Amino acid sequence: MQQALKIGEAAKKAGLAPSAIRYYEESGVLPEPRRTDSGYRGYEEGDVDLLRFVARLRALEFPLSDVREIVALRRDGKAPCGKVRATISREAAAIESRIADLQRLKKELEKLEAEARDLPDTWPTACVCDVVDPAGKRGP
Amino acid sequence: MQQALKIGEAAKKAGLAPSAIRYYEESGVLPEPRRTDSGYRGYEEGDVDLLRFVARLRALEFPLSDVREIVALRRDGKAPCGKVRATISREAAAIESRIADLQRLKKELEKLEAEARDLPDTWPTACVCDVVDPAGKRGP
DNA sequence: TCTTGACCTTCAAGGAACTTGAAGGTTTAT
DNA sequence: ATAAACCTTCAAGTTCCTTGAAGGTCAAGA
Repeated sequence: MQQALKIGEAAKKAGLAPSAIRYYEESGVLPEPRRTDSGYRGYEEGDVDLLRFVARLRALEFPLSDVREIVALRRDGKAPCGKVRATISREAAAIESRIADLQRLKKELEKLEAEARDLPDTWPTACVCDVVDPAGKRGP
Repeated sequence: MQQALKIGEAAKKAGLAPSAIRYYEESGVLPEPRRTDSGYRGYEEGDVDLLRFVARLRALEFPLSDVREIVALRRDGKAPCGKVRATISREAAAIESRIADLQRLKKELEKLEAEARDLPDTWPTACVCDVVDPAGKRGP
């Protein structure tokens, strides 16, 4: 067992931060790895594969709670396929509506940006801020 | 001063939760409002305008730190126009790149969804999960 | 009048997914 | 031998609130 990597090396290979790996371990997503005599975590190839798997799920923005379940199924030798499929569609739908939200937002901001270009900064009579707050009656 | 609204009414008018208003106050975004003899917060029309202004900025997803600065400028009688403009463009850019991220993600998820439909759930030989983890070598 | 219910108050904790920092041990390279 | 670069744990911070506990207040109904 001489090819065990330290957390930093494993993290680099998996594309995660060491602190994230520790966090996943602490929060029950990842099993506890072996330790060296001096207490350092040691990761073998298979462990690194699992780290990569988790990194990929997180890159797909699967919530950690789902990742935890999926990893547990995998560890128990059960096929996480159903869970993975369900999460994929749920996440896809969530992302779609999030995109729609953001596009609405962006349109609004662009409109504001354009309007702001035409407005003087004379305060408090008229001001860019009126663009954000068209109904607001302010006054010193 | 008989038209002072209680927090719940003001919140409804501004489209905020009472707890959010208290939080904004506590974190220095909003000034402390008057109180009734019994300690209830009282909001007048102008206060509600400010609440609406803040609600609007938050709906545009301006970070609270920016909202705090903008509100402070406004309170000091200074034109927050520059700050508002800067934040608008910064946020617009951030949202744009976030949208791009999400669209990439969505495409990936849709691809996975499609591939998953064609894959059996035979585990551990072949499985939907291979779709998520094409390189992972698992084994019981 | 009493009481119920809907408000209001404060303060503390929780949630998501980590990161950062402190205080200290280990290993590696020079 | 000593310093740089790791590693360890544990606690707290981040962001933006929400939820809950414990209790005060107020308007209306029986």
